[in-house]
Amino acid sequence: MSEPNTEFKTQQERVYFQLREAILCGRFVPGRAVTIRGIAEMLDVSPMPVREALRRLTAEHALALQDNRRVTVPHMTASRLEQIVEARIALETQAALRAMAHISTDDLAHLKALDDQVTQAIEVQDAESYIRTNLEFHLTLYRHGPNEVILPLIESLWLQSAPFMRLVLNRIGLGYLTDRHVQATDAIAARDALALKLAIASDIREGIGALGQEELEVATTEGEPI
Amino acid sequence: MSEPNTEFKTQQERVYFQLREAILCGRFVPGRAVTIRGIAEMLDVSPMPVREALRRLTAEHALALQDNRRVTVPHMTASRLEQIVEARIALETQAALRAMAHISTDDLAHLKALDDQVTQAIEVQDAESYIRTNLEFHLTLYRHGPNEVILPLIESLWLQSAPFMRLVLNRIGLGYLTDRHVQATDAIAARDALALKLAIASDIREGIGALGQEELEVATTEGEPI
DNA sequence: TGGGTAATAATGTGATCACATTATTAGGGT
DNA sequence: ACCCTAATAATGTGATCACATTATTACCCA
Repeated sequence: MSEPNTEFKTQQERVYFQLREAILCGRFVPGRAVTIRGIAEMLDVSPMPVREALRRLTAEHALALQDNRRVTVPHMTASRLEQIVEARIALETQAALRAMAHISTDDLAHLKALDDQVTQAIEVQDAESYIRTNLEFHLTLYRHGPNEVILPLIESLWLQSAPFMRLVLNRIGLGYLTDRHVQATDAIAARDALALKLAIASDIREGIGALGQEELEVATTEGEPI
Repeated sequence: MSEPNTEFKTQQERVYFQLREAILCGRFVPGRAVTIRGIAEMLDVSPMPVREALRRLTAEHALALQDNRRVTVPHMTASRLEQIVEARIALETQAALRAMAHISTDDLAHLKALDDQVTQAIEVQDAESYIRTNLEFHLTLYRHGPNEVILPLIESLWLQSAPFMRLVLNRIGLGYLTDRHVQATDAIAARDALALKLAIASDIREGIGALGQEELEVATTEGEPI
């Protein structure tokens, strides 16, 4: 038997992670139509694995089902953005606190290295790299704790915000971003729960939470029409 | 053309909601194997809609995928229970606060009527009815606000806890339950955000949050073996 | 030239089959 | 009586086809 791929047991799983990665990096613009046959052709697989992958991504609200049963990348709204920010703060601060006690000095060094990548992405104004490394920092942190229930919820929220985030960063640049990650790693080193909670909350608030009406308008005009 | 069902546009949707309802009522015991062909035969449909429905429920973590790709109703663990309680408190208090301003006196009367059903279910010791009406009270409350992002997260958490909850209630009865819903409706009537937040948090803490090690042991012995 | 209509294409859903993998059962040897 | 093994059954995945619905295009008439 040949070995088509080592990482994934099934094709639908491979397709799922490929699409997930594309969405998380913001390579799919809000409003974009996502069809089974279209993706199948793009990834050179039969429609079946794509159908299953899209069902899963839709259930995670990374994609949205229209009335006509067609799948699209959802547009951002003020209400959705508000909820994403609030929910991310609530869930990610909890996940961070549950992780803190389990983080060794080696783990901490790794987190700092990840943060360096984030800083570098900001310096060179690479929006895609910033989104990806920033996510990696957060998820790596949370994965150190027993967060198997909370993590999928957090990931769903990132999936929902990534296409919008990418669109905005492309437009207004990465200059407005501040770095609260150092504050977070310092808090972890000091085992200071309150400081960590504040650092995570500030990071979210000053990142995606700082975006408002103007950015929403940019996103709706730049994305695919409704 | 005949009209097979008025509520749902597709068969997979009908199957999804049927299974969802069964899970939410706790009719599926933790550890139970859920097979495509088995459900298809049970609901008298072809395997295809079942496959799609299971994919969706798995993505929502109502069901779990084993290493061998088979689907089961997941077992509860202490860690999972902790996270569910914490996340529910964080998300549901937010959803309630976002809903409060939009609740009219008629809406409030409706909520009180729903709470009466909950109270009655407790009185007659009907576990399934309690679980269902209690969920209905909470969701009806949250749906009054702009919670389209938060609500699916909350529903996922209920789906994850329902089979365990049912098992425990069957064993230890509904006697331990307290009613914090009146406190919640009173807070809404008074537009008292802090009181509402406390009522919701207490309701969760004194409901599923009060269950500990003994109940987890009951659940693991009563459910299907791992 | 503009708008409504018919023809055409594209899309999601569902059914069925084949196949590889895994679980279960049956049987035999010690 | 117990464990290992072979035979059998069950299961998920993927492919392909048919079909109804919906979107898009083309066309003709005013």
